[in-house]
Amino acid sequence: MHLVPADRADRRTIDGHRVCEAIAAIGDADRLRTWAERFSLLADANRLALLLALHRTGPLAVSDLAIATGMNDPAVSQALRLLRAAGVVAGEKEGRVVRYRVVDADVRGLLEHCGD
Amino acid sequence: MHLVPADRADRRTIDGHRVCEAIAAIGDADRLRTWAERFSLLADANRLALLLALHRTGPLAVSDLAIATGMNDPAVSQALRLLRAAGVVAGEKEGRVVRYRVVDADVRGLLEHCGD
DNA sequence: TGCATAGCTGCGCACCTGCGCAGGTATTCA
DNA sequence: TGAATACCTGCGCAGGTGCGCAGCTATGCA
Repeated sequence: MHLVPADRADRRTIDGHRVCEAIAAIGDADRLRTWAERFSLLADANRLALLLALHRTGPLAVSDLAIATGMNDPAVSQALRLLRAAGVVAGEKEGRVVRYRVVDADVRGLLEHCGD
Repeated sequence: MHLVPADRADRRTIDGHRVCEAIAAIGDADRLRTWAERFSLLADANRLALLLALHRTGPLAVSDLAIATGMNDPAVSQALRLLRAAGVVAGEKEGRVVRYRVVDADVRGLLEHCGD
């Protein structure tokens, strides 16, 4: 395997073959960025609280989320907008109430994972 | 269940009981922050690349990691310092080479999770 | 001993992020 | 129609983050 890109092929390696293994292990850069972005969505305690609440108790209204988390409404709204733009949550409008839920399967997996 | 803290007990709720369920679902604030910090360590593409390389190919030297990821040495070193301070990786010195590996079980679980 | 190499550190800059505040829109109800 | 409610948005600030650069320490080898 010769996976080292041309622009760094001249650098000295410690374990040459393991470098190639490492490059293969890292894989596609796009997939990498996608996962990093996913993790960054869970990397804030407030957003994580919102997601856990939605994941474990089902659809919830914005102001109820605000009370449950101790945030105030605009902060909740902005966090949900971010999560919605990323395709992690979706909101359904019923009258003047919007109930959100988690729709991304990967994120749900991560939320399960941090349960124990 | 009356889990709503006193400082927000006067606010109007949409679904009162679900707010209590949500508070229970969120759980302990410390555990929440711990997980958020864990996620934030994986929330950078470079750090994630380092961790995936270490996780999947075993112990690797700093300069090999730099070549594999395309970062330069100080950046790798700083990222590893951060991860080491968080107890995620550990380094073993052999002569003038330091080989790092992933030692945190939770993070390893997350790295497995983002394999597919 | 002298030199090259592996790795670490401090500093500074550009960039991003979360959130509070003030104000706007849409829906409900008297 | 007017008031109250649920939610959303734009703006600005404070704080954090990643990384390049220059320079340092420690190890190995001729």
